[in-house]
Amino acid sequence: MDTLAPAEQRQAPNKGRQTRAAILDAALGLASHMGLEGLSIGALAELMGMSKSGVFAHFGSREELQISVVREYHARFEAEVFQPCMQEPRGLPRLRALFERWVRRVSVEIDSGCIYISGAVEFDDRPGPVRDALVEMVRAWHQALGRAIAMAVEEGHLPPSADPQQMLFEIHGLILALHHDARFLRTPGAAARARAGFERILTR
Amino acid sequence: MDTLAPAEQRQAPNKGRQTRAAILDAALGLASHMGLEGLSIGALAELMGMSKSGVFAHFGSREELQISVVREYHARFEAEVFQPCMQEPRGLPRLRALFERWVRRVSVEIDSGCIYISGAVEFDDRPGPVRDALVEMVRAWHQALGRAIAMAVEEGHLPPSADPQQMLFEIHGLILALHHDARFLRTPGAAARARAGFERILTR
DNA sequence: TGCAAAATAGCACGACCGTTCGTTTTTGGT
DNA sequence: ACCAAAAACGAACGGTCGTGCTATTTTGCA
Repeated sequence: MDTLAPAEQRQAPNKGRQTRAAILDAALGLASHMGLEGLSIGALAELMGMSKSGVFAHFGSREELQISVVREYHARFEAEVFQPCMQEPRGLPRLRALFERWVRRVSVEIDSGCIYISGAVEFDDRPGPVRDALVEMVRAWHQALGRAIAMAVEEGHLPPSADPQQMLFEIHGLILALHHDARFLRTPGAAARARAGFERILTR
Repeated sequence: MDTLAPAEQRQAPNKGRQTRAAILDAALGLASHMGLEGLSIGALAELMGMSKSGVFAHFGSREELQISVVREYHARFEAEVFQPCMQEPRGLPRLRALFERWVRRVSVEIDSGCIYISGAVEFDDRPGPVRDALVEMVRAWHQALGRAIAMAVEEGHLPPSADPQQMLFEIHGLILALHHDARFLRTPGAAARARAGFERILTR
């Protein structure tokens, strides 16, 4: 047809990217249930209806697959939780929005599992690139949340005596307790408890 | 020798109990690092300097080994955290002691891992006897803590408006955040943050 | 000291794992 | 329609896993 992009777009690995994305999508679902360690190429291939070596070729190693899953989860988490809140006014409204979306995400994940949390437990004393990737992603998210809290202090929505790092620690604890009670103990009303705890942290 | 216990104590499986206890001790250490799912009979046998089948015979199945590890961990946790606090006066002193020992335990476990926490993540959507045993142990511990909080209300150490279940949720969150930050992120001062959060929960 | 029972070893099995390699199919631009 | 490159396949390898068997050793009381 017309001469669109005459010099660039040299190679045409179009199908490749598509199936890689499809595999990654399936891998994310699988890792959510079985954990990053439980994620096996054989099971993934069967789920995709293709051969083990076909799946394998897209990543080169299992470790690279795991890292890709971590990165993909991070991208989705950022798009679903972080970015939409950036259009909220900075300060308390943005902080509230971040927490609410975080809670909603963990609550939705009652039957799909948060890879940040399960990965943290699986790789807390297993050094290597997968752990490094996980730590990097979680640190980035914590820093983003810490900045949001600090902004709420700067805007005067929280008293200057507030300790952003301490608040971050406690808020994170609420999310972890929510994840634990909802997914493991199957206690009803865990989300409400997390929200109540959050309000109590704000009105110290 | 003399006729001690003439009818009972028929069989003499003394060595058996000893090695079983030794295996269980090694298994606990191994499971703390690799998780209950990462606990393998082969690695356990090598660690013990005996054959796989020799280890295997003591438990009959891997699942039974895992359950035994969970029970053993529970017994140690109870002996180290719960029972010593029962001689503290009921109410706030006992509650404080329970939390402090809990924090200390999780802090000490920085390089050994809490099986309650790792097990909760590993088995949150993996039904079966191991999950059932884990849930039972964690529930028992939560109930014990809930009673301690309720007592503090009854004794007038906490205002009657205090919600024991909500406090339990938040306290548990502090421990989970401590475990996460200390073991996974390796953030220093996590124990101090947990203690500060605890004080803030008491003085609402 | 002897002897039954308990404890441990040794071996093999089927299953699944990640990975490699050579072949075959599919893709997409010319 | 052709053809090189990309993608997917299929079989095999070495490894570890849990688990059954059958021997062999060890234990502890008579």
